[in-house]
Amino acid sequence: MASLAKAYPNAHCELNYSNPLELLVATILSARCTDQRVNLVTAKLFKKYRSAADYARVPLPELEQDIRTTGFYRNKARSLKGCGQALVERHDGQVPNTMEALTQLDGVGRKTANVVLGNAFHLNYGVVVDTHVARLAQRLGLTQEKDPEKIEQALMALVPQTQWTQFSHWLIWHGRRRCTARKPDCRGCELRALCPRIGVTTPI
DNA sequence: ATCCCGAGGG
DNA sequence: CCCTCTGGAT
Repeated sequence: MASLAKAYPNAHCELNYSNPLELLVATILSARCTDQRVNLVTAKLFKKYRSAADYARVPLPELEQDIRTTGFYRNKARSLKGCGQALVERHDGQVPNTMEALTQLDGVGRKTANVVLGNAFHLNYGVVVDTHVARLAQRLGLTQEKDPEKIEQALMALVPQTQWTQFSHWLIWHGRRRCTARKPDCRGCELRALCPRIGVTTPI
């Protein structure tokens, strides 16, 4: 973990947002999509949609077109509109700050909820297990589990609670920059010394 | 287990 | 062409 801290001292959430609602929306859009593309879409989106009520009242086809290039746009549009309606009806238009309330929102699972709790509310409720964290936890031999929730349990047991959110960012940054899915750069990897794959399944 | 879905890299 | 990108619902 010290190696990661040294390699990525400035690791942080790379989605652009200025309030909890914007982070919730950006994170829902980020499913199977690069954060760079999400930021491209939200740059326009957040000027048009400024409150939960704006998502609640927009016609679905219009919202679909506004987010189309993030992929899965029909599902995501339904989720965003459903979230907007739920926030207006049950949460006074505000984004809730508990796992229970967040995961009841349309299209919000533990991963998305942990992103919102950890970054918008600065609560270390859990570890964000996305595609990068899951892949790196496997490669680094931190767990053999494949189910995201079990991976999260394993990582929470390994890392002090005060670092859960930061630890997620370290793995995500490392996964994007070095330990990529298709072609990991093992030569320049900061974690060579402690990676079980070096010299085994991955040469050089 | 399968579906949703566009965009970019190799 | 195939795989991957800060997943979640059925």
